[in-house]
Amino acid sequence: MADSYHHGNLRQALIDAGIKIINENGEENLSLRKVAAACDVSHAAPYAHFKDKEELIEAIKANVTDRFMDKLLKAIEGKPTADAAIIAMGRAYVTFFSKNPDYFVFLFGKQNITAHLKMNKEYKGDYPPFLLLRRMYLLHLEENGLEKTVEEQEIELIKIWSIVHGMASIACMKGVKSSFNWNDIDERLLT
Amino acid sequence: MADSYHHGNLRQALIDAGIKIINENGEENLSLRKVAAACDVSHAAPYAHFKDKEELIEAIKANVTDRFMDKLLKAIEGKPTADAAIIAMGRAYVTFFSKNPDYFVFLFGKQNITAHLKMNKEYKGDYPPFLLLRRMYLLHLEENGLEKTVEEQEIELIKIWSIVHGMASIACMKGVKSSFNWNDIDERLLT
DNA sequence: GGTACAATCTTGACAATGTAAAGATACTAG
DNA sequence: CTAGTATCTTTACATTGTCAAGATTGTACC
Repeated sequence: MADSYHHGNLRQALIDAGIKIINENGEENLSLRKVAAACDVSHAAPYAHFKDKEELIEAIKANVTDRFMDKLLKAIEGKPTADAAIIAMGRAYVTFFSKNPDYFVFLFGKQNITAHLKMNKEYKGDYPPFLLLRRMYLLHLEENGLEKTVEEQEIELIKIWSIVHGMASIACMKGVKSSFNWNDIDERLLT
Repeated sequence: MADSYHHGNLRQALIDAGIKIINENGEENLSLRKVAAACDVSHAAPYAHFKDKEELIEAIKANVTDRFMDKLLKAIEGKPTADAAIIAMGRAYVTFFSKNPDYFVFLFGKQNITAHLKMNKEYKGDYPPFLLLRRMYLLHLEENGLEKTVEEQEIELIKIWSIVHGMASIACMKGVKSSFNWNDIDERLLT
């Protein structure tokens, strides 16, 4: 691989550079030209790998979501019951965004989680964290011998997700000063 | 008021034009120059009323938040108990953003609710919808003769707000297709 | 090996945008 | 009526996303 003209793996380099910029300078400072410059490449080079800026951003989102899923999976690892796993997952959910408010804004700021899901076929159109939650929830029903209609299940799932996602959202609000310690969620908060 | 040079009430006109653009073309199409053009004014005219684009946006946010508060206040109007008022408020909260997803993104997209609060001194640094919720919650404790520590109160308040705000957030996600009818929230969802 | 083709990257250009500086116009206090 | 202030225009510039034309490199095929 000649280092001179062809970069080698510019696509991934652009994604990494994008994440770095978001981490260090916030999303508002992410521009195609800066990402390109960070990779020592001309300002139009990204167009060989991404249709437009949106497509690069979606690729970055998919990357961040993968890291997010890693945290969630690691959190439920080895938990004895589904209940414990759900609690741990909720904790990890809020903690992840509490530590990285920029990621929350970046992932959900435009409220459009579909696009970067379509890229990862593996996800089959459903939001991975939600799929994981549903799996744990069904396990919870099984473990406790509970029977619920599909509608009841959906309502409870939405409720759990709403609490956790809402807490993450509120925790990320710069204006909300609360004595609440988001990194150590009280169990009374989770069901 | 001479119509030729001085506009008369350009400040409010810019805010109104900004809201109109967001409604019709989405937030991504809101630019200072377009707002100025919509008011038949040169592209630098807004700088006589706003320090920068951010300040105009904050003014618009304050305006939208006022409308939001109107809906919430109208929702709890005439409710017999605090419990009923809280349910009604939650419903109105989700309904408002379910009908106007663009507003949700606009208000919370950058997760910064402080700035436009500082402009409305009246709010005294707390988020108005949250203040209203707290008032209703304290009324609820009083009506039912309940005693809670401040910490317990805070946790319950955050929990209620998280559910409602989280539901609004999820309802606004374009990717989430759910059989759930956000405009007619099931009571099982609210406490 | 050499040649056509595709992938990748560069250069140059353009329009939209935020913003600053300098000046024109209208309003207002004295 | 005059000086000053608020408001608005004009001009200018840097940043940005995007496109088009061309240069460079890798690859498939003979």
